[in-house]
Order: sequence, then structure tokens, then C-alpha cells
Amino acid sequence: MGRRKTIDHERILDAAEDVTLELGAARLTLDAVATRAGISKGGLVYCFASKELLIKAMFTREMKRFEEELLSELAHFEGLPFARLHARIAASKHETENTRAKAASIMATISQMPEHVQEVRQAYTEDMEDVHRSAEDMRRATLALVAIEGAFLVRGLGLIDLTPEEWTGVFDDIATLIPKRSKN
Amino acid sequence: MGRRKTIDHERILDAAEDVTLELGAARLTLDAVATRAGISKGGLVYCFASKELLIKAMFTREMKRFEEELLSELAHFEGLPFARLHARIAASKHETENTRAKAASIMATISQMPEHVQEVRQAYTEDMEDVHRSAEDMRRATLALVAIEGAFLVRGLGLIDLTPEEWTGVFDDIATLIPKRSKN
DNA sequence: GTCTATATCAAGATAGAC
DNA sequence: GTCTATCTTGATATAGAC
Repeated sequence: MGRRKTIDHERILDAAEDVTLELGAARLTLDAVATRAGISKGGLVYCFASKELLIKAMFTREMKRFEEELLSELAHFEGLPFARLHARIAASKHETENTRAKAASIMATISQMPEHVQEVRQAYTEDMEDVHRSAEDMRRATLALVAIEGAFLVRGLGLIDLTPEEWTGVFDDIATLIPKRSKN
Repeated sequence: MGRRKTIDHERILDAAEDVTLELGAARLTLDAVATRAGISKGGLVYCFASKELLIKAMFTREMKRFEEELLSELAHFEGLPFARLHARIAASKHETENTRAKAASIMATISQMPEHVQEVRQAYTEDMEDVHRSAEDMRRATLALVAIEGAFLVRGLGLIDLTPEEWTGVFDDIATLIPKRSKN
């Protein structure tokens, strides 16, 4: 009973995200994560000394992943004004394992460690700088940023029920809100 | 020292919302709510037999409150196409005690009883019917609905940091997305 | 390094005094 | 109807075997 397995950190974080999405942040327990990851609770705690550290790790991994995806998308919008906004749309457009995982990690963090929400805000810092470079188009760009992240959250939490095609349309329409030229 | 107080259900729900907003949904405990409401835990449990019922009551009250506010705003947009969308913007535009309370109740529900999220969805049903009346303008109206609720959530959770004036601007800009005439 | 077993504690819920 | 005191559970975290 209880065969020894090599514990994979990534697998644990995946399990934590699954549990959060399926059962809700309040039922994100060490037991549930260990079971889902197919390891023992002791093994889990050996890797992540506390539940708080587990959640931080989950959160940090998703923020990092998303920033990387955003940077890779950015290449496709070289030279365009508000390139980061377009890249953000491209990275958020389809509901994938990644976008669901990001939503789960934000949920867990907000509900259990709301004092760390400021780290989410920081992720938008560069976008806002992008936006603020152009006083004239600032309002539309701000609208686009809010719409992107709002749509992402609303879809991730299942608050509005649209088909995948409709969601794609929503993000496409948001893209049309972004000003065509930035003023400087 | 244990003076008898008349327990006010509304006051308890207010306390639950305060705790959720200030400490996070995970720290929404019966102890914290009782203390914040200035009553004993026993008194609290006498009113709301379980934590789950407390959260449901908080959630239901806010959904009802918001629907009422939406209906009262609706009077100002009589005859306009997509009147409900405009009314929803008017009701969401400023960050008030009401909007914060609604965000708190949604947070608590999502994190502790995600199976009830579908009740949030229902609240949008009428708006979506409003939207679907016009195939032609549907996309823009859908975009507006997603943007409204997304902006509401993102602001309520503190994910993007804008000034009150900037938020007002965002909602005003969303209003301009709503089609001027509905096709029927 | 991974496991089982256990200690500790916090929180939901109950019982009964007032 | 509201309180205090207590019960019970479930979850985090620790100790120690393998």
C-alpha cells in the first residue's frame, strides 16, 4: 500500500488548480490536492511547507506563464500601437487550460490571501504605461484593458454563459476598441 | 459583558459583507461575523442555522437589491433600445456601498458554494433576452454586457487601479458601445 | 524523499442557562 | 430570543518510520 512515487511540483500545482476550479476555493484543502495529485499529504507538505506557500506558488506560476505567453504574442504585433493590449487579447481569447488555470489561481489568492491581490495589479502596470503614453487615446485603451480582463474573469468564473464562438467574438470586438494610432 | 441585544438580520448580513471585503472570503467565519455584528455566535446561529444559509441570504439580498435598483433605473430609459443595459450601467457606474456589497456576496458564493453560481447567471437572463432580440446588434450588445459585468468585477476585486473618475469614464464609454436602435 | 500516524487547532454546530 | 459553554469535526501541520 502507498507505493513510493517521485513527486512532481508541477503536478501538484496542476492538482491545486483543478480542485479550485471544480470544488471552489474554499474546498481547496491539502487533502484534496494530495489525493488529486496521487500523493500523500505528507509528501505534499514536504514540497510546499504551508498551504499559503502552495497558493503563492500556484499564483506565481500562472502569472509567470501568462506573462511569457503575452511576450511571445507580442512578437506578432511589433510596431503596432498598444501592442501589449493586442497581445493580451490574443493570449486571453480562447478558453484554454491556461486561462482556466489563471482564473483558478486568482480566485484562490483573492479568497484566501487578499493582501496579495496587489501582485495581480502589478501585472497590468506595463499595459497601463502603454495606455498612458497616449493621453489622447487613453480612454479607449483603458476601456479595452478593463474589457479584456473583465471578460476573462466573467468567463472564467462562469458568470455569463456564451458559446466559445461568442466569446471569441467578444474578444475580437474588444480588439476593435483599441485605437489605431497612438499619439506622441 | 454579554448584554442582551435585539438581533437585526440586516445588520448580520452587513457584517458578513464587511468581513468578506476586508479579510477575504476564506476568513468569513461565524466568529468574525458575530463579533463584527456585535452579537454572540449563538445568536447568529439562531438567525441563520448554518454558514451556508448565511451566505445564501447575503447573496440573495444583494441580487434582489441590485435587481430593484436596476428596475428603478429602467424608468429613466423608457423606450430606448437595450434599456436594461443602460439601466445596468447606471446601477453599476459608481462604486458605492451597494456595488462593493454585491462583489463581496458574489465572491463568497463563488469560493464557498460554486454550485450556486448559476443563480448569478440567471440574473443576466433578461439582459441576454434583451440582447438577442436583435440579431444585427447582438454582438455589440453582448460586448457591452460582458464589459459592464467585467468592469464591475475587476473594480470590485481591486484588480485594476483606476481613480473613481476613470471608472466613471469606463462605464460611460461602455454605454457608447450599445447600439442606438434595435432591429425588429 | 515519501510515506503513515498523530498532535493541534480553528471553526461549525449544539445544549442549555438566562 | 440571546447568551455562554461545550461538543465534534475537519484541516493544517508535525514526528517519525521506511
